[in-house]
Amino acid sequence: MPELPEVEVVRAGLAPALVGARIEAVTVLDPRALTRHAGDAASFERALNGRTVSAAARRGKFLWLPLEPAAGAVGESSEAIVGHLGMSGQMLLRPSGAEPERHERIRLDIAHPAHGDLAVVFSDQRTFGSLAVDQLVLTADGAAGGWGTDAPQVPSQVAHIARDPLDPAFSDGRFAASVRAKRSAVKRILLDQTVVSGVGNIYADESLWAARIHPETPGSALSDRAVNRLLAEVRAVLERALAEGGTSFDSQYVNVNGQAGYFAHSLNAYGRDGESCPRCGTKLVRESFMNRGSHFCPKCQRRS
DNA sequence: GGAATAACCTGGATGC
DNA sequence: TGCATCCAGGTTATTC
Repeated sequence: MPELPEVEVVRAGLAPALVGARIEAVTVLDPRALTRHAGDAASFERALNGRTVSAAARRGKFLWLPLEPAAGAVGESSEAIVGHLGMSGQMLLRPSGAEPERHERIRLDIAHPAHGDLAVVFSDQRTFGSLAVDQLVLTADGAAGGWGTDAPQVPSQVAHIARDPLDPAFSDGRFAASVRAKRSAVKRILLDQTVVSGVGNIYADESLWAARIHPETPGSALSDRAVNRLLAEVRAVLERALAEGGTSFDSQYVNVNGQAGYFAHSLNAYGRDGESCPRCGTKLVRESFMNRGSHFCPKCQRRS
């Protein structure tokens, strides 16, 4: 599933082809892919036709593509295409005129001064992902909005999302204070994108396993040392996954060229229930938690 | 206001 | 073989 490493791989893959490209045509094949867009498909198409992409940015699992001012507009543009891949969304770069993908929802035909004509295809099996045209707003802390941009701006619908742990402006102290102020299970806190962004079910399980913390430990029961250890493991897991191109299951996640990542082979806990813990040899278990699976070692990660 | 839960959605896997 | 059911999980609206 697309979490921070997967979305970052997509952002980095899109940037060279999209930054500086002009949008020549927009085709919305399924309006359900516009659930985050305030208007209809026609307004989405009108807002993008003829616009030029100025950057490819990301915060947590959200991507956005700031746009240069529309022809005839006065002053700086404050609009961007904002996207979320949901559970099965893909952003694919294809040759211009390529055959439609099986779950293609939206296609942008672009012209890049160096790379020529290309198609940007938003494909999504489960339709939890979506694109939108959104207004950019100033960041609350004045720092850059996220990876891939120096501008202190984020789309309005991303403003409530916390910075991710790989963001230079992420505050370790604020994160620790938030965790320790909550009685909720620490895994629930890790999945709360207003506390820390970019972490989903896979990397939450992996980080908690690495930090030897039971997923249902209340945040308020963790010591400062434990919270710092957990944050360090979150960062380490995300960085390793990023280096390996992300985690792919059943082709649910691929990069812009349709290639899978390799981190699934490096998982220690997620999806390995019934197998031996790589650390102590105890059989890993899976429990239902928040309508999803929670994978952990009952010996290394004792319930407190 | 914080915390927990339901709903959204599709296709692969599984069971009968 | 074909049909029904279960399962995966990110975000948000709703409920407690």
